[in-house]
Amino acid sequence: MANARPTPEEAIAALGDPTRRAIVEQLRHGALPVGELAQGLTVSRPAVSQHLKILSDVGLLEVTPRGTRRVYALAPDGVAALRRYLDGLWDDALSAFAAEAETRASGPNTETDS
Amino acid sequence: MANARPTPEEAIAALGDPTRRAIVEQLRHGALPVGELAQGLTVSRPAVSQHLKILSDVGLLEVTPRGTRRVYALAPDGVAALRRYLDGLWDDALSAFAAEAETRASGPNTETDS
DNA sequence: CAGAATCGTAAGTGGATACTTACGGTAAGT
DNA sequence: ACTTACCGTAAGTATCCACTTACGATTCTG
Repeated sequence: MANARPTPEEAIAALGDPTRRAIVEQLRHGALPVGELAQGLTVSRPAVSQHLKILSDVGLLEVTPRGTRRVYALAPDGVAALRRYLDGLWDDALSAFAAEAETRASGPNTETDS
Repeated sequence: MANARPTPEEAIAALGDPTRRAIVEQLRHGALPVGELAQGLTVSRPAVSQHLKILSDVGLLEVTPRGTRRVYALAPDGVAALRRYLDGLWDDALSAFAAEAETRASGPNTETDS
């Protein structure tokens, strides 16, 4: 059950690991089977498999069995969910920033300090 | 030296921790001093301070000393950098996805398998 | 000038997790 | 049918890191 509507938070947590970010970086330019993926990294192939499972579980990767090898690719949906999550953060941050600036400019008297 | 041009990857790694994401979520609605920030969380105040340092080091937060207390707020620049990074990922993922689909549709004969 | 309030840092510990080796399972080739 | 290639999983270990308590520094208050 890798498709249980993973949350963007889980995706971010998954990207917290450097090796997993390296995997994602390799897949930017196109899909790759596990073996070639492992060659471009500094860890063993089983380790790569474990990371691939985690990344798939959070909806960032998709698998396509091709003969005996399994080809992994970035999942546009997962990346899009991440982007939307950060967009929300972005909007709120800008609003809060604007409100803060306004408070410091016009009405810092409500909180009489100094 | 909290402003050594932190990479978006470092920011993502920082957001890998649940407590730090909770901190960011709290700051969505506006800036807060350390004490109030810690009240809304389940960990001790020193723990919050440590997380705040990490988030500041990766460029996601900004500090504003206000008397004896230090007010933390989301740094629009850091959030923007993250967004740009994910936008790039998104674009590449789409390109790779399109290229993959095209290969499977028109020219899967270059790699004569089966 | 005390006293209190707010915060960062140091040191130490427990728990999570990324890694390795070993193994089993499936698909292609001869 | 046997061999080879490619991959996922199991088990075990070592490392990293998030947390707590204790302490010192700085700034407002009476």
